[in-house]
Amino acid sequence: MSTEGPSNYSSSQFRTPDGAPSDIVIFTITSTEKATAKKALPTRELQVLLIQRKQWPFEGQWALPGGFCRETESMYECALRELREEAGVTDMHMEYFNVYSKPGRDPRGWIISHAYFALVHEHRLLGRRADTDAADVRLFPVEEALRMELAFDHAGMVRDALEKVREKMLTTTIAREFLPDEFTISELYQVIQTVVPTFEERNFIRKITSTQSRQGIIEEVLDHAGEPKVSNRYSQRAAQLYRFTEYSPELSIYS
Amino acid sequence: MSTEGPSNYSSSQFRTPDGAPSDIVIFTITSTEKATAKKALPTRELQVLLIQRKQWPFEGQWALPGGFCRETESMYECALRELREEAGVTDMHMEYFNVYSKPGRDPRGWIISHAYFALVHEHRLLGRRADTDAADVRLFPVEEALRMELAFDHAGMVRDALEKVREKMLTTTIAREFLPDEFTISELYQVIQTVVPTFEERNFIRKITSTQSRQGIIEEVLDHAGEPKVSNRYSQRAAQLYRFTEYSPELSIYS
DNA sequence: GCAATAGTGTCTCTGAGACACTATGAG
DNA sequence: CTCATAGTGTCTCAGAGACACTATTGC
Repeated sequence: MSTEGPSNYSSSQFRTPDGAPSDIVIFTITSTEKATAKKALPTRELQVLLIQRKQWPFEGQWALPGGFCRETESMYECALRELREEAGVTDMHMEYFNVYSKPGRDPRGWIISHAYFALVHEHRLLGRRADTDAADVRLFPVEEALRMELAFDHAGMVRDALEKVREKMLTTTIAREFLPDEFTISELYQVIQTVVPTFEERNFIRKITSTQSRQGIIEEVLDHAGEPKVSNRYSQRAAQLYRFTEYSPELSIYS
Repeated sequence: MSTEGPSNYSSSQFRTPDGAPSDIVIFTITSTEKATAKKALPTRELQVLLIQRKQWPFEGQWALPGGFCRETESMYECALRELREEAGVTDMHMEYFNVYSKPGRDPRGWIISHAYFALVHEHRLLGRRADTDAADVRLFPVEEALRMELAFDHAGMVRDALEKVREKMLTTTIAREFLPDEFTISELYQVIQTVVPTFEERNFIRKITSTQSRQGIIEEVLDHAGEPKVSNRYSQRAAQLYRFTEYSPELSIYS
């Protein structure tokens, strides 16, 4: 297998892995309009995309999308490819978060899996889910997915991914991945709460808009005339629109 | 290689990786007493442990300690074993931080490396470094290591590990890994600054000891009589000793 | 006294947190 | 007039940040 070099190189005398796949935990937030005729904020729910396996092992069970890495690609490229092939998604936020290598985790042999999480805007998923039959690939509410018996050690991956995404939701600006470019404060607040149910800030609008130390995370959107741009999609009283800036604050427990 | 299952399982028709090693970036902080006869804080420096390679590839060049994973162990166990075998270190803080899988990164073949960083107290390293000849395993100041041409893509690993450790130094209580159980505020401040040179807080002692929102990270040490325990190791005026608690604050950019 | 570390006093101004209040406009 | 969303007014008290000041004690 070695491409070149002295013959005394000896790694080939040991057993080598039978595969190095990537598995991707794809999160999206679905919005459903409330039944009332009046303008109102939608109900949002955090969902995970799962695929029903068609072959051994774990045939018929739900699992994360993913697949084996090729020698010509990096692990990140592999995850991107699987995301495109299995879920039809491109151009999303994707991050590596852990390796799963416990002996015996895969009945097919010695297989070391690399787990990514991806955050996809609902519209991007909806577009493609019409293409294929939705019978074997579905969105599940996270709470439901956490209770399911998934293939391999995928249940642990979903749990770990969720923990990581919750942490990142509060410490970085990944909330932007679930929002349109221009959004209202209520939408942002809703998205944060959808991912982190325990999040509660009564004076949220003041902290995010007027606190000096946080200034710069988001900024007001102005229209072509230079006037503040507002939206009345969710309410009678029009709400100011904001967008994320490039700035991301550095947090510290010591300052 | 598959241990069981139907023969139509087909992963073996693809090429499999030639190895899945772990590499460990071992950080320590060295303390050297100042030359002045008077009591003073030591000079501290962040160091990285490197090993000089004895065989192809990159023979003679400096590299990170590490080695191939076995089928009977998890990647974390592999890193622990390499740490013990190559650097003689046990019982340290170790964290996984990234996978390196770019095709061609290792001339021996298709080798996907898993990078860990470890934080070790100086005393633990000193104990073992007397055992072996120090010619082929040495500590380098980080700044120097960053300028060296290391084997494989290890230079990138050192850079990434340092970035990660700097972030974690400010957002978690890993400073404890470089400190004795009981320490003074000055020692803590010095350790933070050694890892993150840009860190500066003029009123550090007040924030860490009297700010309500940070209360609970550290606590005063009391002696057997219940009186505050102090140390005059570094100064004429005795300083209060503190210890870390189990508490770790949750940071957020939104609250 | 000096040097080096360890702290305190005191000032200003920002901001956190609570809660009542006003604003908007379709149904 | 109601309802849901979108804000503002106003109060208190914590705490950030700056900088001068005191405390300790071997040399």
